[in-house]
Amino acid sequence: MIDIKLIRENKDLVKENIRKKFQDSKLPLVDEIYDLDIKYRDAKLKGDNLRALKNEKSSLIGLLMREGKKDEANAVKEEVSQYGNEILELEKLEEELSLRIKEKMMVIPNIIDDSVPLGEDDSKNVEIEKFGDPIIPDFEIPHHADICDKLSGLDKESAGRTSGNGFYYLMGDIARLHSAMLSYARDFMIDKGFTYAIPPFMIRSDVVSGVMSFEEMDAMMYKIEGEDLYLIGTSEHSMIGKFKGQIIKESELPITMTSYSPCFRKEVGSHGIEERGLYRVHQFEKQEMVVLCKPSEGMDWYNKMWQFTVEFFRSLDIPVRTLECCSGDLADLKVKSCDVEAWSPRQKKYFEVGSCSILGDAQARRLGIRMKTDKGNEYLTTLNNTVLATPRGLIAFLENNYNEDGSINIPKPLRPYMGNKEIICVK
RNA sequence: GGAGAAAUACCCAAGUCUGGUUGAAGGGACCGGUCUUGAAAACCGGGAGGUCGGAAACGGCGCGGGGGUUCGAAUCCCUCUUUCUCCGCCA
Repeated sequence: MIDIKLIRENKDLVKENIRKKFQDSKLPLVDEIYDLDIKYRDAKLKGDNLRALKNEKSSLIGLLMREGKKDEANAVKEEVSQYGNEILELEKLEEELSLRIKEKMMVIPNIIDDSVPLGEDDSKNVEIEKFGDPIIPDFEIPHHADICDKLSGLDKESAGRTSGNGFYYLMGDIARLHSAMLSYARDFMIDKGFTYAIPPFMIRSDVVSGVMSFEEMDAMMYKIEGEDLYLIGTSEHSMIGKFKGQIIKESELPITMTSYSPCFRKEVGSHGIEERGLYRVHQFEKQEMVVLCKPSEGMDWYNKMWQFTVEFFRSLDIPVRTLECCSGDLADLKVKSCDVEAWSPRQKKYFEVGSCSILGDAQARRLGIRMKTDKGNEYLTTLNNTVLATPRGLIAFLENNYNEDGSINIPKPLRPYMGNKEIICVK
């Protein structure tokens, strides 16, 4: 959610931003909000004045009562009670107007950073930089599902029976590898100075609507029947929600956290779940980084954060590249975002394993997360980035550490988490 | 799940029984000073409070959230949430 003052003072900027995001259908909203806001402020002013009058008279009654002038007090009482209806009506109007404004404001996209490349959809995303050589081995890399099968590491058939499509059993060394990667990711971020956190895996609807847009909510979140609870789609949801309504001391910033959680996603939408293997599933696990900082430090953190992910994957001998999200592909709450993509030697292309985003004050504004400054309270900047989401990270790992005989190399940093094994062999 | 207690500003905390000069005592933190090589401590002094509208003056809202009673609610009533204590149950 952007500051409504921006619409009051600079409608054109807001409209220009909507155009940049190819959401022209939202353009009329800006003028609608502008007009509603004028009406709202007018109603508020009238209401405020009337309430002031009421307050004044009411305290007069108190005064008269104390002096024992009961008759005079009663006369004033009579007078004040006549304001009641008018105030009630104005309040109804105020409430209705502010609700309509909020509804519209919620779908106005955040102002994107100047550096974001313009483009309508993900085909216009821009490669920024490659890290490591995208090696194409002289033997064929099997599909990760086949690699897992050879190692008796994946059972989707059983998962289909217990839970349906989009679920999986990981078994044996593959399951261990999955956990080992997460543990390594956790320690990797702890070594970077981040605070490890395990958050609630379910959150209330008011938190959900604070951290994501409505479209995202419908397409992603599983709702618990009969309760006001949703399964989190990422620990970012709980980690940002943690600060709902908080005023944070400037001296405590930046807050840098690395959280672990399982993630649940309905994956309703264009891609669907109809895909072989573990690339798109309803349930995965993720080590995340979440940062809350002063607005002025946001971009520095953004750049640090995606670099951490690059460093992490490179330490596991996985080539990666960064891909900048273009304006049309950027979620409404985001100011700027880039994907970290891992090299797939099987498909001979890169695929998404993580996403780094700076949200400006959008989440902070929705949830009321502020810091105290000399000049008053200021909304914080929030950022989030994937360290490792797996099984997707596991896919990248398996393909890039695969040997022709079906065995998997374990790079050095991961060995302590794998019982010091250097290689996983087919039995 | 049952029974109690509690929620007041950045933090702690008075006020709630007995509704009205309570934007809300008192601390702490904060800012200025004395002392000190510097800091801490101690002492002296200080104003500000969240949010919305307004250029400002000022005004509205606001004492966990929502609703109600009343001319008037931190204070009375209902409801929800959270925390703590006890009991029950259970990884």
